[in-house]
Formats: sequence, C-alpha cells, structure tokens
Amino acid sequence: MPGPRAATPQAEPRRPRIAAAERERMIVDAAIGFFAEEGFSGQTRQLAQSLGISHSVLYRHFPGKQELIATVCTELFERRWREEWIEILRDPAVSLEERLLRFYQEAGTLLLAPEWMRIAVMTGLSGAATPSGLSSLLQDRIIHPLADAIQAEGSDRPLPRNIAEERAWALHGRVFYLGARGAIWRGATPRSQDEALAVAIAGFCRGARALAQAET
Amino acid sequence: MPGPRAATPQAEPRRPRIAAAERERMIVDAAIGFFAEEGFSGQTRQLAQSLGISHSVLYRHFPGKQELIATVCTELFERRWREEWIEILRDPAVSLEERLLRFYQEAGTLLLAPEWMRIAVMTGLSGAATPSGLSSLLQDRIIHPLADAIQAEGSDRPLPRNIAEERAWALHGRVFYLGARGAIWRGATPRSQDEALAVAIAGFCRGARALAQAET
DNA sequence: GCGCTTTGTGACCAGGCGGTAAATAGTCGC
DNA sequence: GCGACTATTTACCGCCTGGTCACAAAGCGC
Repeated sequence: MPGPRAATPQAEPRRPRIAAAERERMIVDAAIGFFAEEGFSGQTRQLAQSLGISHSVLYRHFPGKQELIATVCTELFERRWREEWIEILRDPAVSLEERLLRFYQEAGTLLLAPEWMRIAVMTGLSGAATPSGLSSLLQDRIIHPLADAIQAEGSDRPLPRNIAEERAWALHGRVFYLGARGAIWRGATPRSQDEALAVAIAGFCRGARALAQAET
Repeated sequence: MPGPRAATPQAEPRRPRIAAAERERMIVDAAIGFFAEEGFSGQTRQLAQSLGISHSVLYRHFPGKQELIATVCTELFERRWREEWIEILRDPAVSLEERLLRFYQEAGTLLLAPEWMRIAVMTGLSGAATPSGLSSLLQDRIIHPLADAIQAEGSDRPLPRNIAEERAWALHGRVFYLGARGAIWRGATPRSQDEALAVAIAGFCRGARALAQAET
C-alpha cells in the first residue's frame, strides 16, 4: 500500500515547459479576460483549465488569488496606459473636437474595452479600497488633461478651473456610460461605438461652443 | 445513543414567530442592503445572521438563493418605482430645467441610492441576462420620458427624435456617473450629491438652450 | 386543554474552493 | 551525456457554502 501522498505517475504525455516570466505574462493575460467574464469569485481551477495547466501552477507564480487579482489591476490600470495619449490633447494645431475624438479613440482601445470597464467596476463593488492606480489614472491622466484642454479653449476669457473640470466629468461620464451599456449590461448600443463616440464628442463641443458664444 | 439526526434541544429561550408575509418583507429588505454590500456571492448564512435568524429560514420562504436575488431585483427595478415621477417631466407650467431637476431629485432617491446602483451594476456583471425590469425601467420610464421632455422644448422647430434621445442618454449618463463615483468606488464627490445634480442639470440645459439659439 | 398548522432550529450532506506538498520530468550548463 | 535546477502534475487538506431534514415549539380554533 502506498504512503498517504504517493503521486502515482499517470499518463500525461506532454508537458510543455515555459519560462517563468513568459508563463506569468500568459497567466495575467488570461486572468484579465477570465475575471472580467466570471467576476473575482471565478475559480482559480477554471482559470488554469482555460490555460491548459493545472491550478497549482498559479500558486507557484503568485502567492495567492488576491495577489493575482492585484497584478491584473496593476496591468490594466497602470502598465497598459500610454502616456503619449495625453499628448494628443495638447496639440495646438488641432481643433478641440478633433483632439478629444482622437484621444478617446486611442485611449478608448483600453478604457472602453469590456475587460477594462468590467474589472474597473468590480474593484469598486468588491468592497476593498479602490486601487490607487485606478484613481490616479482617472484623475491625473484623464480628468485633469481633459480639463486643461477644455479650459484653454475659452479664447478671450479663460474658463474657471472648477467649471472646466465639471465639463470634463460630464464628458467622461457620457463616454463611460456609453461603454458601460455595452460592456456591463451588454445592451446593443444603437450605433457602432466609434460612431457613438463621435456623436457624443461633437455634441459636447457644439454645446460648449454655443455656451461660450451665449455668455459673451 | 441518539439516531444520526437527533436534534438535541439546546437552550434557545425565545423564538419570536413572525407571519410569512411579513418575514418575507424583512428578508427582502435586508437582502437588498446585504447583497449591495457583499455582492451576490455573499453567503446566505451571513444574511440570515444579520436578520437574527438561522439560514434555514431563508429556504423556507425562497426556493433558493437565485430566487431570492431575483426577488430583490424585482423589488428594486419594478416595485419601488413611482409612476408619478414621470408626471413631473410632463408639467407644462414648469421650465425644463426645473422639471429635470425635480425628476432626478425624486427618482434619485431610488436610482442614485448606493443599493440601487450597486445591484444594478452587479446584475450586469453577473453574466446572467439583464433583468427585464431593469431594461424596461431605463427605456420606458427614464430615457423615453426624458427625450419627450427634451424634444418638446425646441419651441419653433421640433427636435428630431434621435437627437432628443441622444441628449437624454447624455444627461442620464452624466447623472449615472455622478452617482456611480460615490456608490461604486466610494470616491468623495466634490460637493453634495444634490448640489452636483443641480450643476449637472443646469449645465445640460444651458448647453441645450445655447445650442438651440446657435442653430437658428 | 388539545391537536393541527406554521414557524423556527441545529445537525448534516455533498460538492466547491483556495491553498500545500511530495513526486515527476523537461531543459540547460558543462 | 549527466547532474542540477525548476516547471508541472497528482493527490490531498480543511474550510466554506448552498441546500435538506427531522424535530421542536408557538399560536389558533374549538
């Protein structure tokens, strides 16, 4: 009779060995899609299965599920952001509307992707503290640059800062909700997301322009 | 020796008996707050404990956890809606801005409450089909009435329907995001929610008014 | 007071789940 | 080719968790 933990060699013909760094990348990439779909209560065994490995491998590379989730959040909220997206908003040769549109077209590949939206919302619902990466992404890389661009547009009289931020929140809220309808509730957005984005930004800009004219 | 399932009578002095209908109300009310906080993966035992009862009682009144969650959703997305809130939007004696503000002040007691927002988002993330009550609430009781009110405001030339709905989504997205920042991520909203609501609606209306002027 | 119905309890079950450890087997440096 | 390193697997642990069951007791009609 074998001892209590005799690992009987089963027929498991091939075991591709993959370097640790690459395996970790594979795990994080798969975990993003997996947790986005299943929620943070998704089972590590199922995630491992989708990778074609046994779930113990996860625990060799990450101390625990929480740390894996934290890595997923860092990847989404910090590593995948491109700082040059902010530069788009600063180009003085391009109209505000065009800048906003290009900004959201580029940044939207990250921010409006279902995985990003769903996991961002999950972190909020999970009860844990909001990841610092997420709040700083929102504040420092989205709202503030947007407000800067909006503020600079009032040619004759500079727009007060708080009003500019107000409008930045309004625009971003509109865009976020646009993405959320598709990513969270999977409702069919009336048009293609790109088109809807253009309409939303055009509406915002025409409103802002008209407002500026009406106030002079 | 007692049989395998001999319920040994323990010291449990008082057991207040409560009528089924009332108990069910108590359970649903507690479940709303509980699931809003803990997520749908919150444990039935913990919910029961917060009610001061054993978790078996839940299964006397509801066939299973899923049915309890479904009841919670029906309560939030159907039963708690007041049809008269829509009437606020139709009052011709009141300005559009005032109507919108009053509408969101009233409906906001439901729609912007953390329990409502968090559970509405959870249903989206849960992967199950969006509850019909939620989509019909959004479409029939919010977006369409809003669009009606906005459309009727273009005094000389009636606003095209699709534009009016576009603006309704924009306004509602702004308001939703306003609530979400507090309810989902628990970020401190810069001002009181009531004040922020007034600013958002004022901004929307001034924009719309300016737009209408600019286009004539 | 008596018995019937209804409300509540605690023990229990079976499967799920995060996490661990011993054993196995590719692969790389030499 | 060989040993050391390390990626990977199988088996297992212990707790959690939705759900069930037999039983106890509170209230109501009579």
